[in-house]
Amino acid sequence: MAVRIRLTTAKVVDAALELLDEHGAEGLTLAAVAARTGVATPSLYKHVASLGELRGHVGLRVLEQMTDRFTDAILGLSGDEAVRALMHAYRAYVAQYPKRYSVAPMDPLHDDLQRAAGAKLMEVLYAALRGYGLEGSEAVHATRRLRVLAHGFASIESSGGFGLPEGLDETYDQLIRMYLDDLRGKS
Amino acid sequence: MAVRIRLTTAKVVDAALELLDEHGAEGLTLAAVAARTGVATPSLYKHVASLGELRGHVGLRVLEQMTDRFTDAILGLSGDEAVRALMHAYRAYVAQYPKRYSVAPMDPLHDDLQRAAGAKLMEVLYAALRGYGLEGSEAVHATRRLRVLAHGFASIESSGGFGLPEGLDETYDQLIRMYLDDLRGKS
DNA sequence: CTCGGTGAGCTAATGACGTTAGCTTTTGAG
DNA sequence: CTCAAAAGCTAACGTCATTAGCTCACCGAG
Repeated sequence: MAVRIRLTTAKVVDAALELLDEHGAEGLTLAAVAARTGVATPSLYKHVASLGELRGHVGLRVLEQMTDRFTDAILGLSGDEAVRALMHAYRAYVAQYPKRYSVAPMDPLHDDLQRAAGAKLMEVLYAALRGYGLEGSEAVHATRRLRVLAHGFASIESSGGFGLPEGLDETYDQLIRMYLDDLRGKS
Repeated sequence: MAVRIRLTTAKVVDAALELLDEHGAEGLTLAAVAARTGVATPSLYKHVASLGELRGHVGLRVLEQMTDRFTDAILGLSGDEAVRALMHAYRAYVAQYPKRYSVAPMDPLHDDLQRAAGAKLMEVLYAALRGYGLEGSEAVHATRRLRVLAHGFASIESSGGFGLPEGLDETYDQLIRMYLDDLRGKS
C-alpha cells in the first residue's frame, strides 16, 4: 500500500488550485490537498517542503496563467487597442478566478521561485505600451499607472467593494479612456 | 483570582491592533491576544464571540481611523486641493499602517457591524468631490475612479509590488494629475 | 452590613491542522 | 535479479480555536 498514486509536485499544485477555487484561501490546507489526492497528509512533504512553499507554487501558477492570458489578448494589437485588450483581459481573469487572483503575489520579484514569472508578466504589460514610443522612466511610470488601474479596479470589484454592480462596465471604460487620454497628452 | 483584569471588548481590540501591527495578520491569534491582555485564551470569549468577530471589530476600527484621517485631511479644502489632500492622506495612512490596511474590509457595506462605518468613509470620499458639481451617476463613477487610483497604488506600494521605490512620488503625482485632468475634461 | 446572584475569570478537554521522525514497500537502474 | 532510493504510511507533538463547566469577586437590594 504505497507508491500507487504516483503523485508529483505538479499534481499537488493542481489539487491546491482546485481547493482554492472551491473553498477560498482558508480552505487550502494540507489535509484537504491530501484528501483530494488520495494520500496521507505527511506524504505531501515528499513533494512540497511546507504549506508556505505550496502557496508559493500556487502563486507562481497564477502568475503564469495570467501571463498566458494577457499575451494572447494583446497578440497582433498595438496602441490603444492593445491597452484596451490588456485591461479587459485583466478584469476578465480576476472575475473568472477571484480566489486565485487574491492569492497572486504582488511582489513576485522578491521571491526566488517567482521572480522569472513575475518579470515575464511585467514584460507583457510593458509590451502593450510599446507602440507609444515611451523611453526610460516614462515607460516605467506608464506601466505602473496601468497596473494601478487594472489591479485597483479588479481587486475592488472582485471583493464586492463597489456595492451594487450597476454601471461597472461604464466605470471601467472611463478609467481606460482616462488612461489613454493621459498617455496621448504627454507624448 | 478572577475579575482583576477588567477586560473590555475595546481593550481586546486594542491588543489585537498592536499584534496586527507587530506581527501581521497571521500573528493575530486569540492565544496572542490573551497573552498580551494577561488572561487565559478562553476568557476572551466573554468579550468577543469568535476570532472571526474579533477580525470584524479590527476591520471596523481601521475604517473609523481612516475616516478620521481623511476628514482631517480635506477639512477646509475643495476642488483639486481637496482631491490632492485626500489622495496623499490615503497613501500616507497605508504607508504608516500597512498591516491594518491589508485587513481593512473592501466591502464594509455587506457586513452589519461595519456598514455604518463604511458608509461614512464613502461619504468622505464623496465630499472631496463636492466642489465639482457632479450629479447622479457621474458622482458615483468619479468616486469609484478615485478609489481605484488610491487603493490600487497604495496596495501595490505597501506590498512592495513596485520593485524599486525609485520615483514612486512621481508616479503618484502623475496619477493624481491624470485624475484631475479627466475630471476637468468631462465637467 | 450582609447576602445573593451575575458576570468575568479559570481549568480541562476536543478536534483541526502543520510538521517531524521513523518505518515499509514499490520501483526502476544496473 | 538485486538493492538503494523514492514514495508512501503510522504515530506523535505542539499550536490553535472553541466548548463545557466551575469558582469567586463584585455590586445592588435589603
